[in-house]
Amino acid sequence: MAYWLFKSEPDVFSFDDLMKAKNRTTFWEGVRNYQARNFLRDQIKKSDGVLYYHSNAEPKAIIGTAKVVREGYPDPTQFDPKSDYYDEDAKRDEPRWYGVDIQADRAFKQVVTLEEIKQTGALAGMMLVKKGARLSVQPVTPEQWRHILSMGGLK
DNA sequence: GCCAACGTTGGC
DNA sequence: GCCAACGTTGGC
Repeated sequence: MAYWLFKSEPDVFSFDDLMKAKNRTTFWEGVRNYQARNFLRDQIKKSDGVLYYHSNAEPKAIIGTAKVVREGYPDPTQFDPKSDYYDEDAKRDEPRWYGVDIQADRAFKQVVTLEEIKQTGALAGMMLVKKGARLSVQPVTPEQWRHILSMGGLK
């Protein structure tokens, strides 16, 4: 059981959108970064916990949690010429990009903002607050997970 | 809207 | 294999 933080721009797909999705579940599509791809393909396992972070938003914050309900499989949008995520170099017998299915779990009672995270010494190690850490899928330690959930009003 | 930081591409 | 140029991310 491991923990992760997924970034999403709420204008594109918000936590609320996930809550409203069928079975509160969606395929996490469109990741086009190799390091993030490796996590999605190789390391993220069913029932792992996900912190759902809104980037490019006001407030920039972790909004709630989700859990992984299906492990990595090829992202179909890489093969779809109509998709924004189309990758003409991806081959069906050798997919380049992967995603997982996540299901919304719990909305925080109060959101945990980037500002608050920066001010919390115990969270200084989070990749999110490291300079230049743009990775949209990042690992979170169990200690960080517990701390964030507590700040969000969940035990 | 700006721009720093980072990742990728491609010429050499 | 180096690295300049370019594109993207995402906070501000």
